[in-house]
Amino acid sequence: MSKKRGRTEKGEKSRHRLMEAAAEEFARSGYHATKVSDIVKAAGLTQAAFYLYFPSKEAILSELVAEFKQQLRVFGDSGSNVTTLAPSDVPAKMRQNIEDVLTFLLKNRELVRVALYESPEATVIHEEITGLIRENARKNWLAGHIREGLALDVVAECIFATIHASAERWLFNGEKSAKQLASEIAEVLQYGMLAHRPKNDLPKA
Amino acid sequence: MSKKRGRTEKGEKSRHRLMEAAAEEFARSGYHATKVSDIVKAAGLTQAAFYLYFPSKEAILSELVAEFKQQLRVFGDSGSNVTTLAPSDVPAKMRQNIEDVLTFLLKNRELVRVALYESPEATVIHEEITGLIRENARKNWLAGHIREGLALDVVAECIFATIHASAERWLFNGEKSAKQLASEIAEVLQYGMLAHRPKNDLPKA
Amino acid sequence: MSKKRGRTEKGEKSRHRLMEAAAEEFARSGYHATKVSDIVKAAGLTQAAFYLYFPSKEAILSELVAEFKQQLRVFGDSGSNVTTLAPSDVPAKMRQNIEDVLTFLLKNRELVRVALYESPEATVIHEEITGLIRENARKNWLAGHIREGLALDVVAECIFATIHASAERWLFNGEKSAKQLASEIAEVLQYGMLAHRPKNDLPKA
Amino acid sequence: MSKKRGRTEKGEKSRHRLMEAAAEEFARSGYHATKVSDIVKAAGLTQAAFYLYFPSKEAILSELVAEFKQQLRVFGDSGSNVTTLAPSDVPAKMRQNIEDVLTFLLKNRELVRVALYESPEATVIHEEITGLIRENARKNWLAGHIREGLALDVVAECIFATIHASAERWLFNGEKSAKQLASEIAEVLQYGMLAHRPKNDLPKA
DNA sequence: TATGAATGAGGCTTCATTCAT
DNA sequence: GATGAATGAAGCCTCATTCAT
Repeated sequence: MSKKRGRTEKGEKSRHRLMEAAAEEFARSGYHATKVSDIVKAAGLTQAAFYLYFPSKEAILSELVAEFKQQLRVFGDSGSNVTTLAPSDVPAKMRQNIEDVLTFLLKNRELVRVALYESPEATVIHEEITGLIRENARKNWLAGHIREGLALDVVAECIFATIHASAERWLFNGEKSAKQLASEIAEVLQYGMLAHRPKNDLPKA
Repeated sequence: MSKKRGRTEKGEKSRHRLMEAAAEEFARSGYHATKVSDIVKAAGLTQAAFYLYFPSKEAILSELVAEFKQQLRVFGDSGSNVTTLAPSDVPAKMRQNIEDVLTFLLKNRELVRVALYESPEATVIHEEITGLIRENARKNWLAGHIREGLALDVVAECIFATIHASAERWLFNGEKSAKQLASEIAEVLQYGMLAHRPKNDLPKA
Repeated sequence: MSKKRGRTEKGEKSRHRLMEAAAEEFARSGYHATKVSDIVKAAGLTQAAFYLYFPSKEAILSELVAEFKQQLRVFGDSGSNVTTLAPSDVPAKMRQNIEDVLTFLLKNRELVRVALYESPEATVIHEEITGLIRENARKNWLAGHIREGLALDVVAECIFATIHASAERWLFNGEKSAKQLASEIAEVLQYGMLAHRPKNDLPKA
Repeated sequence: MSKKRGRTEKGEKSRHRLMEAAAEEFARSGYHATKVSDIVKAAGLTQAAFYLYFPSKEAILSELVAEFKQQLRVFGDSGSNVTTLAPSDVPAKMRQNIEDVLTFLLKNRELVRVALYESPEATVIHEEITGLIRENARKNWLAGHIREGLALDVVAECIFATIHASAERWLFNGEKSAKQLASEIAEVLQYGMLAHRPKNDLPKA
């Protein structure tokens, strides 16, 4: 197979290095504070080379966000159907889900920060993510796994906010493992904080 | 009454307008994307006037953050002692606390964004806030109001992340009231999401 | 005597303080590097007050230069006639002249720097001064006190350059007194540096 | 031959043009009065290009001063040993030395002005130069070429001040040639100004 | 594909000067 | 006579982007 005009292997590699470098720099310092010169320095190229692969600084941001959305879609599709779950399996399943999200965030930590903090679409993306979670929650609710009387949108926000904040705080810097953190988060989210509960709040028969 | 040497009322007013304008612009567009010219335009002054009151763009950011920290301290000090609470009063009290935080965030929405997103101290401030909450949680735990087996730091992160995210999503744009939102959040956080709970998870005698 | 309208005593004092401050600052840091704010700070006034007395920063420089020229005129007029001097008195007289110039420079050190380094007229002033010296030298030459075969303009430049440079180096910082320095300079200028002189260079009969 | 990494010839040329332009502008108008825009205009470049080669306006001043110091060192090293000179050759040698200095100043007239008037190190440089001259004078003194009883530091100051002032006045504008000026200066410095000399001041036997 | 050189546009900051009291 | 507040006009420097090789 002869080298087709256009995409050569070397070029692809350079392009890739630029993407990685940009993700890292944007994540660390933010989009505006990151200079094109920072990116190319980190990628071991010159500024002119940057414009061989991206029409502008904004464009590489868009691509990073697009890549994140792609990853997100892949991850979202891997979601299982919860309908057939036995109630007793629900907690473990949920804990596992949390761990999966944490693992996803860890693997895409730079992209996450870029997409959620630096992108103009940040709000939309946030809503996409919580939307996914809310849908999952709704399915679980339909399956009777989730209590009545909860605002599902708030539930979704609560789940994601907690996971995300915890990841930023303990996962990305290695202070806690995904497994450990998932357990702790699940424990809180599943049964809440209060020690005492009203008389009539007995387990459903 | 008598005009003393030094700062006059007009000057204080200008300075204040600049602070407000900066808070708004920083909150809306971020520190780097905000130009000094934007700030002064919003404040109805010229660029040179800005430097009458602040030595640099960075300095006004610092002052905004300092102001936020001050507000935070005031708010934190207003925290009540929970020790003497009867178990049955805990949920209402907690709901009220959440509402208070939401109200605080609403009143300081620009400062919050500046302090948590735009400041170099963002991480520290975040930890200060969750630290306050964790301490409060610990007191409640000692008083027996909070379940055993929870990681209190995760609990604190969960509480603040949920409140903060919800505020950004529904409070600041008026879609939900602080009262309403507080109820919904409290409902989730207090008893968790799961409909069923393990056999042995009975209310403590 | 009633206070006439216009020049009040207080005003004159302020004006004077500004002149002094400006001279000092200009001398220390140069005209361009000196800010109006520096001057008024040193004078204990506000910037607006500056413009009560001087129409511009340039104007105060001009006034300082004018003042220097005035002092120079006064000093120049005090020059004596050398014609009647006995040859044996010439060296002492010359030494005294040098000391007088040094004393003058010391008393007007700030003005000197301003006039010679910072003024647009610097060149002209320099030439005025060396012109005075050259005239004096010419008189001495006519009186037979000065050797034949010297370029009097070079002599004048030599005298002033030496005095001026020495003043900057040892007089203004107190390392040498005017008297001491005058002796050392006179010794060099009067008989030159060389130890040996050509055979035919005998004292004129 | 082969294009290596790093600085190319074109770049070096631009950088050089900037240095020259800066020297000229600084010499003409002084450091503070010279705008970066003036320099680049004179160099035929844009303002941004300036910062490709120098990190700041101050930096190019430093470089110019450094270059002057380098030239000075080269010039200083070319100084000859005077010890073996016959007394009768001393005057001619000294005249030649003066001419050499004048030629050096003429060739570096811009750098001289920058280094002696515009640099923060001006005083130090001045002392370096007079220091060189004083050392030379001391050697001559040890060799018996210079009269007893002279203050050698004053002698050095006298020599340099005279040469420098004369250069500014007649050499740089072409009114006198280095050769001519050197003669006139030497004549003054070697045997002094006075026509008559004390009885006992006879040529050493 | 990649480079070193160069640029245009614009941001931050300074400073002499004026205004209103 | 003096002040605090305010301004217009720059000047320095940065940075995304383009050019020529």
